[in-house]
Amino acid sequence: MKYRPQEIERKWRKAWDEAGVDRCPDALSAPKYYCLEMFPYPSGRIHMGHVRVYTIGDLLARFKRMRGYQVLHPIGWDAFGLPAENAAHRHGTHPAKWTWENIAFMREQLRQMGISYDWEREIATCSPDYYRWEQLFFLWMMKDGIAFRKRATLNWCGECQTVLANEQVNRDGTCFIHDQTPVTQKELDQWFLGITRYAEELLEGHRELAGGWPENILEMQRNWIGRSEGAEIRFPLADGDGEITVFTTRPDTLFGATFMSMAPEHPMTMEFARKSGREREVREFVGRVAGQDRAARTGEDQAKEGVFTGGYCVNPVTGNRIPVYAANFVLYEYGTGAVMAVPAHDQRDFEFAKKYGLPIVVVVQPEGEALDPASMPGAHEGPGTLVRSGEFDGMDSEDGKKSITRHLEGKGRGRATVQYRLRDWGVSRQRYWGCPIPVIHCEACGIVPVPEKDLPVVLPEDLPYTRERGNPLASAEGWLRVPCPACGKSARRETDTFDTFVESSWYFLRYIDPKNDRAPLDPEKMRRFGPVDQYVGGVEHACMHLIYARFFHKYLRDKGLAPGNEPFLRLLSQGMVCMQTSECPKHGWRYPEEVDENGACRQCGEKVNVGRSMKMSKSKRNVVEPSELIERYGADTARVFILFAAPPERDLDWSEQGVEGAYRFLGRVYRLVAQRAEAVASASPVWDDSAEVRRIRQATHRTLFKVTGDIEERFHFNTAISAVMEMVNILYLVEDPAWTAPATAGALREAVEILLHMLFPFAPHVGEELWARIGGEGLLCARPWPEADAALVREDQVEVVVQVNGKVRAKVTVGAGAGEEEVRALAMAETRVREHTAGKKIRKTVYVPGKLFSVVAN
RNA sequence: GCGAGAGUGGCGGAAUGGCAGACGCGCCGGAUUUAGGAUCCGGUGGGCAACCAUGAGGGUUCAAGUCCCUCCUCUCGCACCA
Repeated sequence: MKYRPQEIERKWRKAWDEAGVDRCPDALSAPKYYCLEMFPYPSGRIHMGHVRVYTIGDLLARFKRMRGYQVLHPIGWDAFGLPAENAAHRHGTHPAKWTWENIAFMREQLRQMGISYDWEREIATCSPDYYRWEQLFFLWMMKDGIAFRKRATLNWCGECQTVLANEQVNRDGTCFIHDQTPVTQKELDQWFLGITRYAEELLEGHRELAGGWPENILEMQRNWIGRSEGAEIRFPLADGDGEITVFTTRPDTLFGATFMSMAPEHPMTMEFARKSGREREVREFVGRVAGQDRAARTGEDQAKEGVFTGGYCVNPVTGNRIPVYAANFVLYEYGTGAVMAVPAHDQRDFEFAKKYGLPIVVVVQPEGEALDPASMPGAHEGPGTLVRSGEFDGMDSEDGKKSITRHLEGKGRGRATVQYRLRDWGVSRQRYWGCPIPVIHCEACGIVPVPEKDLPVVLPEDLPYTRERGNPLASAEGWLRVPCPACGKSARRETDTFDTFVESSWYFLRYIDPKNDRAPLDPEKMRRFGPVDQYVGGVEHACMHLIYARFFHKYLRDKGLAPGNEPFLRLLSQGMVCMQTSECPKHGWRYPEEVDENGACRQCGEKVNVGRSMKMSKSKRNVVEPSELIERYGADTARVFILFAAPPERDLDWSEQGVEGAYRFLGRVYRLVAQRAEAVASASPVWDDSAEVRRIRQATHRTLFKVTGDIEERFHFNTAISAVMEMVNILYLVEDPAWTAPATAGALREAVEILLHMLFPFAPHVGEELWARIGGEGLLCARPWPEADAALVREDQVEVVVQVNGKVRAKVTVGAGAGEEEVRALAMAETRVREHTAGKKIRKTVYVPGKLFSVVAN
């Protein structure tokens, strides 16, 4: 009776498919539970990271179904993106063909894993049925002023011939695809979505998410949004009209502002230079800095550098004339692009002032210290008492922030404001394989939205893939020449496509209504199934995807489509899948199969160095192919190993021996039940009240109680499996005759039935198979989760630990309800307790009911 | 630098402030087998013991892996954001 997962798994997948048990009908017949895993990019093959997320999601989906919920558990494909175009360039395959073939292959892999998706709801974002609605949203956003065009300096990769998001620029300033190519800055007209309008709400929404989302993700989002409170202060120009507005979080240091720093890109920078005749020097500096890529410009230990623009402005409180500099560290995109420089109290300004010999004035004096500008080693950025600040002298610097801001407001020279680090979302990409942005450029009318009735703007299919780089759409003459919808003259389509994060910002809503061809989403259905109850995905999406999706959801809520304020009520961010690396001194990284059993390279026989466990990646060759794993051990083993080896949020160390262990466990369950299947099937559900029956039933119900809690409340799937393992161990110790004895057979049947229910979400195929073997009613997958009998879960006899001075000296067994006096009498009578308290005075005793009795004596 | 998380046997990992090391891997032994493998059963932190052990050191407590303080190491995120 050998466990043959391949046969079992194929058989039950087919049975479930035919019975349609994973479908989620539109009509609700039970409370809904929307369980969602982040959808994959169809890169070609499933990797272990996918196996982990989808296994975790499936466990929850299957469990919740048994718990009586109507579970919506969909899957789809994040199908637009650059890799398809790269593949096209390399192999001459059309991106669409490449993508759809990958989808077909990966769909089959997911099916083999036995993930219980409602495949009727499958979506692919590259399908016009999907992206047409995204184009519609964009038209709405244009009307609402949420989508707008702005000239912006963007990261540009000369190799890709396209803009890159900040996230796509490596730390060293190279392109995330071409890590040899430095990213440069380029000015382009781009489409933006006004996410900053929702900045405060995105922050505020964390209240709703607290508890349901991991704290570290919320923290990362808070940093990303980067709210800071401060003041806008207007500095009049010293010569002529006009003013410079700065943002500062330290209005309390205003009296110490001795010069001004401007972003090189700031329009006033060159204006000052022109007026003062310093155009040449300033232009040289501005040109050099503006052309620098992000990392070179903003790296931490980049030297502070600047140039005097020739202009002066006036400190509004001291009345002093202060010089205006252009400085490399001032960012045009943040705040107002101009900074009041307070060298005594800001390290950057301090370094800058030292370098260019600018005055340093101390205006915040820390307690018990006298700061001297000449000898200060660095800026004092902490709090203190205001000095040299006129009427504000002696005030605490915290109070000074408010007072000086109020003072400026009174004089009309400033006001309290809030700034965010979050920028508006640039969504234009110069790429072919993306959702076309539905606008038309007309020489006469300017930018004209494509009329709704003309949607979707479908990508042209017949593009020759001869161009090595750049955007093929820009040369698709037949496609881009269109009459202007406003004036009818010849015009050009927008050739940019959307950032693929736009597609992933609302796919979870479309799953609820995937086939609607009259509207993007049906509000009534959205209310029925939304929002997502449990989202599962990797931490790498903490800031981009998860913030964009929250923003999009809020916008669609404002349009009356999306339900509630937040799209994902709970988030589980699973850890990475890691494996140790092997490096051959001659051949570099080795795949596991390139190393023999003695730890030597199969190619040269040299001993390989075994490195620390790292995230599985092709480049390090420390990967295990999911399909090979499943072929060899079956999907159930893969699932059990993944869920058992580590709690979901932690990194998981891959171990071949661990996989073997999971396989062995399933074989053990299989043999236990299959060998006794007849006895179990013919047992009646009755039992006597013998100690043996009670022992079996207590083990059963206590395990059930623990497993239920571990899955439902704690998400501790590894301990749930260990509890099931313990129960299996107990059942193995039951003597053979008991399985057929009328007194015990019923209790054992109950035990096996409950065991299989508990096993099911982890290893559904073998669970279902054994359920059939014991003559179980219907399909196990459709059965309700059993309820633990509280009377059996409760202990009737408990062992109380007796401590003397903190050390365990005895154990006494008492009835569960035993009172302190009873326990004390038993405890103090114990020989070991008497030994350790002999000749000492009992100072104190503590009784923790049913657990522990502690004696303090000296 | 700032922020978050982690550090427990040979390994992965368990422990609402209450017997540290559940469960699994590995290892050791036994049964079965011609043999090996597979399977089933048992043992397995260190120490002969008193006892000692949760990164290091302090503290709170009758009681600390868990709470507090200082420090070390690792992982992740942010990083000239005014």
